[in-house]
Amino acid sequence: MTSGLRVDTVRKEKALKNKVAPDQGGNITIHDVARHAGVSSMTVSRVINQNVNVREPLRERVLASIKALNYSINVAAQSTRAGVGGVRIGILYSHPSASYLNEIMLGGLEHASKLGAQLILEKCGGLQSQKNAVNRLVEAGVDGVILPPPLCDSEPTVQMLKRAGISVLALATARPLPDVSAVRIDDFQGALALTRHLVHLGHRRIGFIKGDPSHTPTDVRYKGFLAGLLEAGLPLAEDLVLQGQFTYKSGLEVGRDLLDRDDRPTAIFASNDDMAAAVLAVAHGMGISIPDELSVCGFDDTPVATTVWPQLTTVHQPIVAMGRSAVGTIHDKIRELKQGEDSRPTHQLMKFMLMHRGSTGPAPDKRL
Amino acid sequence: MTSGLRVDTVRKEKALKNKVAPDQGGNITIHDVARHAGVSSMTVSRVINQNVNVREPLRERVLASIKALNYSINVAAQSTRAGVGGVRIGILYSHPSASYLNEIMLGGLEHASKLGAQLILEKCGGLQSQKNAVNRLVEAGVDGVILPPPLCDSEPTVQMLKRAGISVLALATARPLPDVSAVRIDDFQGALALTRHLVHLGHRRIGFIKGDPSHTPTDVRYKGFLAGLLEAGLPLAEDLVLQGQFTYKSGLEVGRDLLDRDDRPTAIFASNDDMAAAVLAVAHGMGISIPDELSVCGFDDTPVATTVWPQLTTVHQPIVAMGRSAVGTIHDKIRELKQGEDSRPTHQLMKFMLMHRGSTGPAPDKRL
DNA sequence: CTGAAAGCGCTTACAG
DNA sequence: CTGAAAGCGCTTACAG
Repeated sequence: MTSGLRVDTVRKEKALKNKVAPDQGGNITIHDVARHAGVSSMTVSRVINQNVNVREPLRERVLASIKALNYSINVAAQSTRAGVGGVRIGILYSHPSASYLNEIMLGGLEHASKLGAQLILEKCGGLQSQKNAVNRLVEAGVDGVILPPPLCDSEPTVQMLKRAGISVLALATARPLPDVSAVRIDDFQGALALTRHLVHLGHRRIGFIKGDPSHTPTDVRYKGFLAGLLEAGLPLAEDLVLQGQFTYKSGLEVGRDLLDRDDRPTAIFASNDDMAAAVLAVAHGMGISIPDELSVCGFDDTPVATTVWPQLTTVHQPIVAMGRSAVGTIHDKIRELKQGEDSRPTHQLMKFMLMHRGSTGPAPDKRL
Repeated sequence: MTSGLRVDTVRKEKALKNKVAPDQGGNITIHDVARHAGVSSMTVSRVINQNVNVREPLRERVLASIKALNYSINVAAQSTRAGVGGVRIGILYSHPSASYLNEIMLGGLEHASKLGAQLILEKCGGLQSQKNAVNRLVEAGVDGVILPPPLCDSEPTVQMLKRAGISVLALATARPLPDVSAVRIDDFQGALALTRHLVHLGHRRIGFIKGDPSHTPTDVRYKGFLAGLLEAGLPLAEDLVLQGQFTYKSGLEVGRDLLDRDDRPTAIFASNDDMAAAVLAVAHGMGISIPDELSVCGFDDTPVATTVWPQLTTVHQPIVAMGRSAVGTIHDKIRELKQGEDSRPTHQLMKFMLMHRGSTGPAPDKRL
């Protein structure tokens, strides 16, 4: 017993020495900060957790000590506390090859590890497999689930999850439901901005390639395009609007159709980058020079947008940040619920950015 | 005091009831398993951690209870224990746009969260910025650092990290150093397999596009190609070997050069997918039909390989799995070191896979 | 508004 | 080979 105590004392002294050493980053605990600031660990904890019940002078003293000791919280220990920690968040996806999925998960995983939450990835295919996937998530004990496209718009999936008492967040949907949290960009405004950009460059005949009709952004982006034409007083040439599927292959086919005409458009607005990249390939093949003879733009700013040449003018969707934000939002919801507060759905609109790159330029007849 | 005890008892009973409820997944603790199996928690812990010192009958009893209760370990609590937990792993990268980077991080982040380790991402540019990045990682208290390409082959970076006492792992290098751990595929065998595939399809005149000369895989893949020719008794046509840069743009230029000849090759082996995709675009533009008139293959199987059409025949590098494995390997190293054992560098060779897709087919003169 | 006590789920010594 | 005790760093009640 006594020897045990002695050993502990020795160990503690060692630890204290280490805490002073600058190369021992990350070993400072809440108690070291407390000692340094001359308060209790509880007060430090309260300051860290932005609890209101700390007097200003004390709070400042603690904050200063935190800075002085270069303290950073140990999320693992924080998560240990029952009720608080143990937050499990699922991501249920159905289209694993989509390039945005990686980025969503990247942002999500990164933020989850910061929050000390556990992220569980689950894949599903058809409707039956969706049921199974939801069951697996329930069994895994998830408190909330993030739904990337196209599942974000699947009524049955959302309902199944809600019935199981699981918080749901729709990611990158273009049609947020009032009773389901969502993180997204404004697809309408994005498409409008892109259309304005083309109009501003002098384009009058603009081809448009729609996306997969079952995805909500498809229609909303098209509406944004129409609004842009209307605003500029341009007529809608219906023969210049073609149906694509968001795939490279559909872009190839539709692009060929659009460019293989005597009165071909001077610009093509594809509803996503994959289709725009395909249009670029078709143009290359026909010897049409970009952007001198044809402007092309996409949507999303996925990796392919900067892989092709010239790089695509497109609307940047901050996908990694959206993944992060989705995890943060649903994590908050879960904590609120666990603490017995009731929680209203949150709708977060992220900022998109118009990326003006090499694939668009002045309309041919406007050039010198 | 007494009331406190009573409350605790009540809470405990509630918790126990919950554990029985099937919808309360993930709340089962090591103690529940211990009770169920009629052993101590320590024994359960030992079984979980694959400790040898447990008799077979006991181990089996515990394993059965784990299964029966659907127990899964609480990583957060595990990480709390000093020495064991608190493992911090850095990923130092210099080429954020590379499409494989996302996937490396995806695998790494996922596995790190399973292990309860903390992953810290750090970006750097030139050599000076590398020094700063290394310093930031040291200050963050990382125990090990994973180096994706092209940093995996940077002598100065490796040396800086080693001098700081940090474990290093080179990811996807083609020239592993004996004293640095590495996770990689065999680039030579991959290129050889691809070349055999083309030879097998009857191709005799095969163009080759090299990658960025400063990356180690560039030369190794070329050597694999040469070995394939040699093995088939084919002469090396030096005019069919051109220098690329691993970029789409370089593929565009070099591809045009290769295809704009009277005696153009019947197949082109590009050293990565981006360049192969560019060759595809050039061919589309020249009206060369793929794979009927020209076979094209890439390397890596990045997302672009399945975005373009026809999809690329390529060598699949299991990048996500490599990210996972890198984190697992360096995590083991760190634990060994922390426990005072000495740790030799590990060299892990992952399996590549030849993905035979639409962009390659029989040589034109071999067709019916 | 502040703090002393007890506990989260796990593991490291320590004792059999 | 197995277990009882103590502790990891933090937070939730509970008492001032």
